[in-house]
Amino acid sequence: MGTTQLEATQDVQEPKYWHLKTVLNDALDSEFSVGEILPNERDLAARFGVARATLRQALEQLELEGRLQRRRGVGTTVAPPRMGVAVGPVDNAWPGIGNDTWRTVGCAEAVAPAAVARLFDSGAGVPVHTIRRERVMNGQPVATELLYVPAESVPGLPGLLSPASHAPAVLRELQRLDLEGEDRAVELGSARAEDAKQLDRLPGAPVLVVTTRYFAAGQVAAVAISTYRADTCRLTFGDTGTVEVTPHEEQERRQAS
Amino acid sequence: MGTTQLEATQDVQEPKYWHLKTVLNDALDSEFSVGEILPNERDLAARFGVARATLRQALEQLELEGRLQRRRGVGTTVAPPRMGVAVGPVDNAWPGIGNDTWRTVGCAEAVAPAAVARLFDSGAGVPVHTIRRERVMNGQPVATELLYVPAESVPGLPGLLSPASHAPAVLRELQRLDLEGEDRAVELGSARAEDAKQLDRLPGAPVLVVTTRYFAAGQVAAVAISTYRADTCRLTFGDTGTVEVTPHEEQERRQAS
DNA sequence: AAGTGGTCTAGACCACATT
DNA sequence: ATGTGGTCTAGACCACTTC
Repeated sequence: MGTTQLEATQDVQEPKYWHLKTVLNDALDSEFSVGEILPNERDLAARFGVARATLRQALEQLELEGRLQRRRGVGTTVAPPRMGVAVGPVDNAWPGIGNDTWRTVGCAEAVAPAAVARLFDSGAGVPVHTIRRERVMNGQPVATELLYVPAESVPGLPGLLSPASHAPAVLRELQRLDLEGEDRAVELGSARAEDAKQLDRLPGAPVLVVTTRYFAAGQVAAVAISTYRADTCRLTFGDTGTVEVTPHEEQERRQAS
Repeated sequence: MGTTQLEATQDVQEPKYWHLKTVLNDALDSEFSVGEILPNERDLAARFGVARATLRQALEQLELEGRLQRRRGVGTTVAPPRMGVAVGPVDNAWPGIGNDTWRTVGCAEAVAPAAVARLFDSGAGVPVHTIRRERVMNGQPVATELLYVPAESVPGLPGLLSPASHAPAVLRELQRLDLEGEDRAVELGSARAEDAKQLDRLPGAPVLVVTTRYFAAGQVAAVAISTYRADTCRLTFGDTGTVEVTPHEEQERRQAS
C-alpha cells in the first residue's frame, strides 16, 4: 500500500471515498492475505491524507461487500470469501428435519405480530408457536430465525409443555403434515438489536432477510423469517443440487482462523 | 412528528441515531403517506436537536430498509412498499424467452473477466458474448444484467453480425439448447458506476447481486450476473407459482406516482 | 492503561434539480 | 438563484478488547 498519498490526478466528479475504496480494494488483493489486520483507521487516514470520516466511508463499503471485517476494540481484518449457504429448496422439507445446520435456542407462545400475521391466510390475532433457531457454519453464527407456527396448524399438541420439550413437539407435529410447497423471498434489512447480538454484530448491521412460507392443506401452515449476515453469506438456491464450497474457498477460510 | 426534541429519557448505551431511527420509523407509519416529502435534513436535524450527520445516519438506514427514498436536489420522500420481483425458477427457461420483463440494451464480444471465468468449467481466457439487459417494472428500472455466453456454447453463429442483430442471434442459439437446470446465488453488493447509472442511483448504492448459472450438456452454458436495487426490490423465489402483488401493495404503489 | 473501532458535533463546500 | 441531498473536514468523546 506504500506511503502514497492519494494521487492528485483524481478525476473531479469522483468522490474521494470512492477512489479510496478502489485503491484499498486493489491493495487487499495484492498486498494482504486473509485474516491479516490492517493499520488502524487514524493511521490509514493520515497515510492517504483524508479525514478519518472519509476513510471510514470507504471501509464501510468494503465491509458491506464482504472484503473486510471490523471489530470494535480489536481492529480491521481482511475477510475470507463469503460462505455459500444453501437456503433451499435443496431439501424441500419441513424445518427441523434430520441433522440440519439449525439449532433451536428458544420458543414461546403468543399472538403473531402484525407484519407476520399478514403472511397467513387468517387475518390478525392468530395465536402462534414461536420458535427461535440459529444456524452455525464453519464455527460461526450465520443466521437467526423466527419460525411461526399457527396453533391451528398443529392441533394435536397437548396443552401444557415444559419449555424444553415445547419446540421439538411443535416441529414433530409439523412434520406429520403433508408439505405441498414452499415459497421464498429475499430482501435487504438491518439487524434488530436481538438478532445482531446472536449474529455477533452491532445493531443495524446489514442482513439478508429470507421469508419462507410453508404450505399444507392449501394453507400457509408455517412462516419462517430468517436473518442472514449479509457480510459473510452468499445465499444459494440450488435447482441442480447443492453448490458446494470449492477447495480454493475452503483453504482461504481456514487461513482466517 | 411534532416539535419534539429527542426525549432525554434516552437509555444510555443506545446510540442517538438508532433511537432517532425508530422515532422516524414510527412517524412514517402514523403521520405520513407514501410519496409524501419530508422536511429537509437541516430542519429535521434542528427539530430533533442533533447534528446533521447524525440525522443522516438514521435516514441512511431507513433508506436501506426501503422506507425512504432520497434524491439529490429534490428531497426525501416516503417510499412505497418494496416490489416483489420474481427471479425464478418461475419459468425454468433460457433468458429472453417469450415476452419477459427484460430488455436488451447492448452487447459485445470479449474475454470473460476473471471473476466470471471462475464460474465456467473451462478456465480463464474464455471468449464470450456479453449481453447487457435491463429489467423494468412499474415503469422504473429495477435491475441490470450482464449475460455471459461462451462462444463454444453457441457454435452455430455466423461470423460477423451487425450490433442490432447480434444479441437476438445469441439468445436464439441459446434457446435451441436443452436446458438441464439452473443454479442461483444471492449476495449483497454495491452498485458499480455503470450499473448505478442504469438503476438511477448513485454509485455505491446497495444492490442484490443474483448469479445464475445455466446448465446444458453437463456444462455451464451461460452465466448471468443480475444487479437488483436493494432499496426497492424484494426478490421472490416461488416454488408454488409466482407470488403476486397483493391488492394492498398495488394500491400503495399507485399513490407514490 | 492503552489502543481499537463507533458515535457525534458544527461547520464548509459541492453537485444537482427546480424555479 | 435557490434549495436539496452528497461529500468532506478536524476535532471530541465513548464502548470495547487486550495487555
